[in-house]
Amino acid sequence: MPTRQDSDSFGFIVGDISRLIRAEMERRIAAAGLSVTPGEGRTLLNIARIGTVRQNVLAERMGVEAMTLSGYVDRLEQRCLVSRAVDPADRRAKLVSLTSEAEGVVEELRALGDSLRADLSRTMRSDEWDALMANLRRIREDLAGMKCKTPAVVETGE
Amino acid sequence: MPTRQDSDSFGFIVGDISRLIRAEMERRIAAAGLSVTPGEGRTLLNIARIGTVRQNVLAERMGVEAMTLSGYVDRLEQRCLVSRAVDPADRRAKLVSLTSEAEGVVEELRALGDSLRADLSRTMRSDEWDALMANLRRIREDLAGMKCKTPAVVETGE
DNA sequence: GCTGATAATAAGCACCCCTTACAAAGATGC
DNA sequence: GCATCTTTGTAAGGGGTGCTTATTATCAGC
Repeated sequence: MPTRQDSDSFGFIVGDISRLIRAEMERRIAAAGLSVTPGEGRTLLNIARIGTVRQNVLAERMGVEAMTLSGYVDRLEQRCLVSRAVDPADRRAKLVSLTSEAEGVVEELRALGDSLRADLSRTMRSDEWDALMANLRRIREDLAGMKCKTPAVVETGE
Repeated sequence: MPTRQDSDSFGFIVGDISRLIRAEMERRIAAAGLSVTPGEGRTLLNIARIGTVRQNVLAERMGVEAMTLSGYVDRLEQRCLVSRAVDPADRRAKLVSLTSEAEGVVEELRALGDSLRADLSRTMRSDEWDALMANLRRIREDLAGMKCKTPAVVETGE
């Protein structure tokens, strides 16, 4: 079995990668003339995938608390990238959708993400990459299960 | 080739995993009666690995700026888990070491990390895990190279 | 001795979260 | 119909993880 250092290493490596990806994406986003924070970007991409959605559902999909999501949506709404509307089926709830202005931004974010992914998988065979992704997804699922939250978290970003 | 969704997915997945690991470790750390933040924990484990070290070297190893590291060390010093001493070879520099009190904390952190790693790799064969780790390490190296920093970042946590 | 670089820290800030609390709306049971 | 509990989104407040610019003291090289 791996030495005990592996216990540090997985968490450290994933943390490092996460931080480095974030920094790299921020650089590419800035270079592309966008000014979207990572959280906002994530929110946009998730709405793009899901379509018009309630805030609470979106928060759950993204694995963050309602308050956190509300802050992201606030800032995106101010930038006219998303719009909020009361859900006619339940007046407590708000529906969030992308504006037409957001479409270009979303496309750019996707392209940047594509580019980075291509850079990172450049030296890997397709099946290797698929295995890596499958393993990471399972690990994420395991971790989400530890939290005893609903499995909706598993589907975040997919 | 993978669909464009993969570009979102890798970054998202790693980010999710990073966040979930952090949350899970915080839960386990709190349950163990420790009260160490992730950054502080990382700092302790890195010092434990490296031994007495200059702050600037430690910061570089951990992939953070000097100021960030200084803050971590401040808090750990206040908790009597690390001690600072002027480096006799260069009075600008400070050497940081673990105190004897930190030893138990470090052991606990390692045990918690071991436990989590075991939980996560439970369903994977050893060679699968090794392949995953090797791929993640290479990806981290690629990302670090994009940043055009010194390769010392590659060695962080190892 | 002078110049440029380095190490650590002060000050300030952004971002990403979270918690507690609350008001409005909805669901449920009697 | 009413009381009670739950849900949704937000106000207020705060912690952690970073970073940048600036500064001081020290060091290295010429």
